[in-house]
Amino acid sequence: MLPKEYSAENCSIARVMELIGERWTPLILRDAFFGIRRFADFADHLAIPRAVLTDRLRTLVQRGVLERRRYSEQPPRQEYVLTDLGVSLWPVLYQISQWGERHLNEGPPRRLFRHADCRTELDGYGFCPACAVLVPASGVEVDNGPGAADHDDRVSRAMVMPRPLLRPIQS
Amino acid sequence: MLPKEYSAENCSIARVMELIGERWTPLILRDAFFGIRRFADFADHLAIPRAVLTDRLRTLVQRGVLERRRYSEQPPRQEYVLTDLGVSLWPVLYQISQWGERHLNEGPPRRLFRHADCRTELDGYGFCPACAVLVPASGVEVDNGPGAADHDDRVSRAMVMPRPLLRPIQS
DNA sequence: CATGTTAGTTCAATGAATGAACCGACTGAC
DNA sequence: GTCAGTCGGTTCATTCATTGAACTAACATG
Repeated sequence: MLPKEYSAENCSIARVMELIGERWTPLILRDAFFGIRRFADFADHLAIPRAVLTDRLRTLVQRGVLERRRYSEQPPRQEYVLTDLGVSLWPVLYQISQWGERHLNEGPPRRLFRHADCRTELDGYGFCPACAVLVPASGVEVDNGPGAADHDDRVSRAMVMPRPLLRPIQS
Repeated sequence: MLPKEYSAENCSIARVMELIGERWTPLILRDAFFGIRRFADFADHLAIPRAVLTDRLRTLVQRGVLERRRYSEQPPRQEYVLTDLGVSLWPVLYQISQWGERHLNEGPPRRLFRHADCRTELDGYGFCPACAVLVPASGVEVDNGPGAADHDDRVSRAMVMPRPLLRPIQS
């Protein structure tokens, strides 16, 4: 999505799409939930042009979805971490991905989402049937499903193990 | 969003964004849920360039989200109606719009969603607290909320009354 | 000293979105 | 029967965003 101005609509869908609807942005956020934090890791994993990545990260920081955080002064290195606002987007992304799994994807699921406490698989709304609670991002565990494509880059290899959302990958 | 190829990702988010992530598409779908069906009504209500509207409608039809239906032979007139696949997108759009209402919008809500059977307001997940059911698109009633901006085009005037989703507007 | 990593910037080429103008087939009002 | 208007588009020039490749600066490692 582009010229980002959806003409101040009487509609929150338009406002949300201005915020996270641009091309690549949803995938950047997905990766952020999966624990990617560094410029080079986003770039490698998404195969996104670096200029675009720079721009998207900057915009997301500016809008309060990500926080840019120095983790080393010499050399200067920064990581991009979801803010609380960013984390609150989890149900939106989950809903999108579940719709895709149900309606677009033949074959076995590529990723499984479980309630970290009890390891029960979540339903399409992020609800844990065993515990009868709606699980927030911080309580979700991701795991590669049987249909996972195997990518062979450094970042993907760091993401094959079951792990909680938001935990930084070690690459 | 654009060149539509998200490089066959190991991820359903990418696939869904290919389908409905292009600029204007979510707003076209929103309007379709609100009962808009005709080319001219979409064009007037969204203020979208007509060439883009033509393209988006065609793409959505091609991908099975909308159906193009002749409602008059002389003169030839067609309407664009959500298919079952299109209707199944309701939770996705609802989730997006609710997130926007909660996090982007100061002031009173612009639109209210109720369970048509009991007229109870739905929660952020489209759940009716009174009946304890998840309400599908066909059971949802839309109403302008106190924060509704008043647009003054023909189509907006037809949309001020409470009405069920998917019922065609009469303009 | 050479090589590699990180986090970028710059640039030319491509492709999409925009807005305005145009069009053919009709309708309804006078 | 003529005139204005509607509907569902198409066409076109301009603007704007994305892409991919090349380049950079600052450091680290061996």
